[in-house]
Amino acid sequence: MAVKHKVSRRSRSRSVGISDVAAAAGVSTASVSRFMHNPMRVSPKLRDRVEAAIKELNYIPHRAGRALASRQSLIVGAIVPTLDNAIFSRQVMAFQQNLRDAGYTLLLATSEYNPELEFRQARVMLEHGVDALMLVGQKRGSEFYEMLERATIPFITTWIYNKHSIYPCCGFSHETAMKRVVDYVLELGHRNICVVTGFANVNDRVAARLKGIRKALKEHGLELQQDRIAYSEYTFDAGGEALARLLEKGERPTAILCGNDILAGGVLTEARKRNIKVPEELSVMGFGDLDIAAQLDPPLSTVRTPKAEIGEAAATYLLDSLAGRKPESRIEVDIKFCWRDSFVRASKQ
Amino acid sequence: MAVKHKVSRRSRSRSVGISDVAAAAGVSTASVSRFMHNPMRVSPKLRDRVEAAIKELNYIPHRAGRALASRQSLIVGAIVPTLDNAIFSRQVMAFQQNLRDAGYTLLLATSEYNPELEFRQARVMLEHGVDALMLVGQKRGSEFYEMLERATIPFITTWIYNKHSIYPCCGFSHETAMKRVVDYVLELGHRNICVVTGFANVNDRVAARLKGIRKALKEHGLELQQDRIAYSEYTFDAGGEALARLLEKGERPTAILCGNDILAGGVLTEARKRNIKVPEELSVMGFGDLDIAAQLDPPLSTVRTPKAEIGEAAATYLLDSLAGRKPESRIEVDIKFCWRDSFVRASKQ
DNA sequence: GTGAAAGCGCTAACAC
DNA sequence: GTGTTAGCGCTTTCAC
Repeated sequence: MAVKHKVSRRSRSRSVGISDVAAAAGVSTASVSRFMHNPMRVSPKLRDRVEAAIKELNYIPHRAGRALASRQSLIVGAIVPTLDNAIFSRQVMAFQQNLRDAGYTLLLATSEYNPELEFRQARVMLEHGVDALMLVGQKRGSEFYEMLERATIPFITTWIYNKHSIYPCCGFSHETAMKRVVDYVLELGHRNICVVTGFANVNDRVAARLKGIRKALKEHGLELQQDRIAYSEYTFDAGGEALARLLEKGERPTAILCGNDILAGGVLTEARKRNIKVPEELSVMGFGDLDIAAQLDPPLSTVRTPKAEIGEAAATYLLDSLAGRKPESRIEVDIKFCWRDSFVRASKQ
Repeated sequence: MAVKHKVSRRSRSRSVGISDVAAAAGVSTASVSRFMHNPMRVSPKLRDRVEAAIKELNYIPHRAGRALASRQSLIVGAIVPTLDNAIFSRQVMAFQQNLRDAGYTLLLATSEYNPELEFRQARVMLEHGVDALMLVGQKRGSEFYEMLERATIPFITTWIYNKHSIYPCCGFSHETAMKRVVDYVLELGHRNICVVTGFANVNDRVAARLKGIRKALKEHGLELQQDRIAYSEYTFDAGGEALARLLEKGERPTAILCGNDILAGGVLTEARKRNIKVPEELSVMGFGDLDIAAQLDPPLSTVRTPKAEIGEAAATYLLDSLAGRKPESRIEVDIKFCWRDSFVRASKQ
């Protein structure tokens, strides 16, 4: 007598729908629909009756029906690598706030820096009929972009800027940013430079930063040897370990450039542990300017990136596109170099 | 000849639907639907043809249709106060990952600690037909819970635990946590204690923590005067300012208990600025154990809260409910006290 | 195992 | 200004 105790199809007991409201108010569903979208489009008396019926019945319109009929879901999707990194959580938050103010809701997924996962999630979002989509970075297979194109919804890639980008983008040039950083670092007299960075293979921003670093060095006849780079996860501990590996491998650098502030924080802690004075013996640079950067000891030099602004600009672009306006689709945001105590002129060596 | 250049109703040019696939494969839509949900329920030859047709046409099923017909959206909602606080972003991330692995997608909104905004967003989520909902805290008007009840979807409140909670919850007792902290702090000889906290009126966790503090003090015949409390936003700077206000108002405390680690970080920085030695002259305690806590100078004593675990447990509870199982609905998670360098025995005074 | 057909809740022409 | 009606894309009985 095995009872089939399967999924309890929540029967939602025939919830109240637009026709119930229409009946209660003695009008047509069309009028209820009109009232919902613009109360001014129906006569005052009808308006009152519908309003009363809605309140009376606790009517909550079902957007799946609306989506089907009107061909817009009022949902916008976003896929970011992780929320564990404050740059993305801030971006997402600003994005969501702007969407919400325009009547849209956010469908959110994380890719965990996994291209396949990102693809699958994007597909699911299209199935859900998102009206638009925000992505991070541009490095992905052509099937991905083809899928997007077929869906004919506006989308935007973030944390990337390139005047000649094939796709809409909103961000800044990581390459230029690091080029400028290194130009200055060289000016400060540093010649022995190490890099602690995330993994470049899955992250085009990382790759671009490395490119900028190499470019600046090259202009000075220098090169970034492989053993001067430590790849690392984005955690404090991993940052510290990266420094340890670097120190084992060769001569102690006078400057370390980190892929983000977390990594730099780890480097700072590890340096302290090893009794290496920052900045006297070692200058450290972060990237991102998280809130903690200024709180670290010593306060961290870093590159300020406008996280919320990117989220907001992305939302604005998508919203404008959705509204039929033709917004500028290559959006550059400003970054700022924050020179704090952790980075100084190279000591005479 | 004023052209009405209104919203470009993205005509989505009659995208390919299930009937197109059915036609291409020479089968009924029912069979395509069966294939989509469980390929083993159709014959091998039919299976191949449908599969081919789907690939051929790049068919992407439209979940709004499915939602309407099957009465489940496969969407779960979450409303958190903010993503700017790492405790919530971690929780949300873990929540989302668990949902995703079960085939659900996350609809996310932030309330910005604004009850009205939270209510509106919850309503929108119900309109979108979320199958379940995750919330933070329990303090909200009865209309809110009535609305939820009417929707007859499972929901859970997080960061709260109470054996006798009326609603499903997942978290720990903030009151007990701080009671225990203060018990120990008193044991360490501190008598002059100040509190830097978030705003209690909109946040039941803050209120519970204060209650716990007062309870412990009372048992020792002590009281927490109003001028020993500084209410503050959750930013480093505001934390520092809170300390400044406290110091202006009265005798310098030997210990400061902070509502979270960010606040504590601000206190640490402000203390350094004022040349107050931590922990020799002032002991500081955080709450939450963010990753930065251990990196601060000195390393911060704090209470470790299992952020990801709460997100995961919430997801598991909702998923189990959705699957018709009857999971335990009052879930307590463990916290841990982390005593690091920022907090020591009260110096003989 | 498979197909026909009746909706799910809503919007959008179109007619009045 | 208001109602009628034909779908939107899918699932799900119910026959066969």
